[in-house]
Amino acid sequence: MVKHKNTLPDISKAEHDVLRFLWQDGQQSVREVHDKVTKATGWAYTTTKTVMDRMVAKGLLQRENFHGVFIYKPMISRPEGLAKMVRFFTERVLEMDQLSVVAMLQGSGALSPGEVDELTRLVADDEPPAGGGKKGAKRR
Amino acid sequence: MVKHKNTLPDISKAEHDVLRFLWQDGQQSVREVHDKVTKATGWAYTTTKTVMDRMVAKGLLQRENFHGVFIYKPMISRPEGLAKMVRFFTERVLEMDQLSVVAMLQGSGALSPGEVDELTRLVADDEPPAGGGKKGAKRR
DNA sequence: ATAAAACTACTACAGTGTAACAATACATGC
DNA sequence: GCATGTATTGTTACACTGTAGTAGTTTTAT
Repeated sequence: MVKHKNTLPDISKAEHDVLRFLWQDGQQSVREVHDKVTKATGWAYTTTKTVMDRMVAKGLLQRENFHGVFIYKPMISRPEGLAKMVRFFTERVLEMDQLSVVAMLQGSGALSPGEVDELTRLVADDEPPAGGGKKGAKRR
Repeated sequence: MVKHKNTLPDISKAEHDVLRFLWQDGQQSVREVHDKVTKATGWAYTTTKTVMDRMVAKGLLQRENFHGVFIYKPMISRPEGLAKMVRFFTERVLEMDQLSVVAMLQGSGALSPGEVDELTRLVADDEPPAGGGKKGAKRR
């Protein structure tokens, strides 16, 4: 099978902080996300705004004008986001098998069964380029 | 007790990639680290060099001239580095109890018993500032 | 003694973290 | 209906990180 590939942009820490609440409570305005995210990060409102707008530019979020209010919705699912982190964690931090980590996550109860399924599929499917192909190729 | 605090600078992804091999094989030259790290990252030699020098500037590594060769050694232990990530993971990604994650890690066999001990101590001890004190205070 | 190889320092530029400031839109009392 | 406060959006900024090129210096091989 053709492996539909990792077209999703990478997720930075700050971006993850935003996605967290979009995943949790669904699409929201900057204000709504901000009030939650700032409790953990201490961000200024404009910071939340900037991060979210950049995420729209990268295609991580989508923004639409709903009767005069802008609401943002995630274009990536939680398991997709998790998969990226599981990959980093397994390859670089723990150097262990990805599925073991997924299994640990499953045991932890932090994910719904559906999410576990999707995550399992993702880490199995979406193979990292590793080996031969360098992925740090620059555009300069 | 006074809690000797989180004086360790944060560790970025690239920095972690470097630390990984310093933890694994002890103090080394840029060349030695580079040859290993580039297999996973595809970095140019100068990139490895730049990252390592910046880490020295931040106090994450220490460099010393050993008979004409510069060797770099980590100023932070693997459990200390891990603790930061466990904290991030538990607070922001999984929103679960830190010690549960440590327990999972322990079960995974990815850490030596000594490391598990230190890590356990660290996550118990080193409380994140969270709550009231904002930590994003800027210097501008 | 030189040329090649390796290493170090310096510089650069896009991306991320973090935010102030300005312009605009919206509510609201008069 | 309009002036003024209040929230939202857009623009700009600046330090730090990711990633690397280039030029100068030191070491090594011949």
